[in-house]
Amino acid sequence: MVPRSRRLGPRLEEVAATMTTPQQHTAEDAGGGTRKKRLSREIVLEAALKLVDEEGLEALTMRRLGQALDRDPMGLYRYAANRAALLDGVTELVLNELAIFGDDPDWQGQLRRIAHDLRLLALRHPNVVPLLVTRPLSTPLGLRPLGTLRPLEQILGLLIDAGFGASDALHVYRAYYGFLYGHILNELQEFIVDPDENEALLRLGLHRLPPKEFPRLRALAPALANYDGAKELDEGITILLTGLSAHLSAPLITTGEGSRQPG
Amino acid sequence: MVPRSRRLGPRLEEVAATMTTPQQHTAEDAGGGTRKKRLSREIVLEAALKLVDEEGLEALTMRRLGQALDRDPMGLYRYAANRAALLDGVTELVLNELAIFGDDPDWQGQLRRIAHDLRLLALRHPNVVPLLVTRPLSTPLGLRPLGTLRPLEQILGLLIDAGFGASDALHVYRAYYGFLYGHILNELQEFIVDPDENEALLRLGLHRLPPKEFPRLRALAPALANYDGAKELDEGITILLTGLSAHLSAPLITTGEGSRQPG
DNA sequence: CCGGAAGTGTCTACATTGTAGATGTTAGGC
DNA sequence: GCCTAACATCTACAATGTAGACACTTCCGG
Repeated sequence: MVPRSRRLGPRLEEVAATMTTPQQHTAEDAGGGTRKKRLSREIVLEAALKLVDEEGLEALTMRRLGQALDRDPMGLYRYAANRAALLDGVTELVLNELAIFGDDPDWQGQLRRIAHDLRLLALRHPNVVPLLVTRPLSTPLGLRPLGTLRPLEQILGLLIDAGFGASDALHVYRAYYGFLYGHILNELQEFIVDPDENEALLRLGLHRLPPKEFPRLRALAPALANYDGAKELDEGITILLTGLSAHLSAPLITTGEGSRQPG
Repeated sequence: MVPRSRRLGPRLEEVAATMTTPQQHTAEDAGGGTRKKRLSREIVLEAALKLVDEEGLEALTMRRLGQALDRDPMGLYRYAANRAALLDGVTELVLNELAIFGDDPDWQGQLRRIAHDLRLLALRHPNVVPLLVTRPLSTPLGLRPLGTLRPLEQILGLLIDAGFGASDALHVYRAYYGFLYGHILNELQEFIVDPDENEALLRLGLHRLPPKEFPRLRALAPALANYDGAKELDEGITILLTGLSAHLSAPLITTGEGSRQPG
């Protein structure tokens, strides 16, 4: 079974020719007689992502990652210059899961869909979100990994194709992505624990607050407990688009109602 | 993580063994001649904040902070249980700089002002922003430092006083704060370097992008260079408020199930 | 066939981190 | 005076990122 075409770069066929044991087990158990497969940047990054997903950001150490790949930690430096680069690689990998199609004339629908996709992406990799929002802060825009910039470019394309001027497109993008990131942060802040124990723990926590100082917050406990992220996001996007339409003389559809409900 | 500032001699132990004299009053005593003032949590946190502001997040180590305060690093654990608590304390300290007045009937104006205040706060402490957005992700809402929750409570109060229902206030808060945080992240991402070299560096960086893959981004270099954060934020808030007002006439959050009454 | 060369993997070493635990030092009440 | 408790400092240790040396694999030109 060959699950992935790994384009290692040069001379793939020779590698395949000399390789006697393709042995493509996902390197889970380091125990038995599994042959060591050839590493690649992708494999390393995927292992790193898996580690982060399962055990959190601080579990991603070189030693731990090396152990997960059954390799010497030092060898990883061939695929990422240092730990920071590794983190960048992980964010890039995650962002690559996001698909953006530029040819759709219904740009509002597109923005809505992308927002939900990105939200789901964040929920799928909550531990990566700090990287998503933090890493760009320490890297000037021009020097970021390409995968990080691709959504920006694609959404700009989407907007420009929809008739926006370049500069307006940038503004719309900023408002849109700003809100989107903000929402994701918001939602993840309220999420964290699984919804079951969420409520109990929330009440417990809120109960600790001094009643005189935090009356409304305490009163809102039930409302806080039933948080519907998708709906909240959808309505936020609607608000944003409505507001946009009032401020731009651009092809905007007036949504009298009919905010769709995502499955 | 540069092993840079090692200004101690090679044989540290011998030095320490021969001279058991107390610390010899290194620099940092600009206060006023008192040899060792009594510490307090506030003093420690302020020193920590100063360190972060001046040298970045990773410069805030226990040893470094102890040195800045001319104290043994271990002694700091009396004022913060561990490093994470120290970070929480710093974010709390920063958020305390934000003033919110609940009695103003012009809630839109208030929200606008607070947004600008928070923006300036972020620009004043850019290195703390990662903490601001990241720390809450690892702490359930009910267990956060009180200072962190106070803005939430106060803005809720502001909105409720303005006539919103409790649940609606929460939704408005979320949209508002989400957008606000998103904007701050956006702006800081494009900021980072000082504006002078920003443009050159930006062009340089953008020039690196493959033209076929990033045509719009490259074309937008000049627009990217003159970024006016305050204006961008203000327009964003306007858009948001416009959108909000369009949805407020109709009930803001309407679904069949009663979000009004928990039972 | 070889023998160097370049790439790849592994081991050791070191500076630096957070922090537990022991040890010294001081202040206050009897 | 002494006892207790708080406070301050020191030592120690495990874990981290990563430099540098070493070994093995694979290749290519002779």
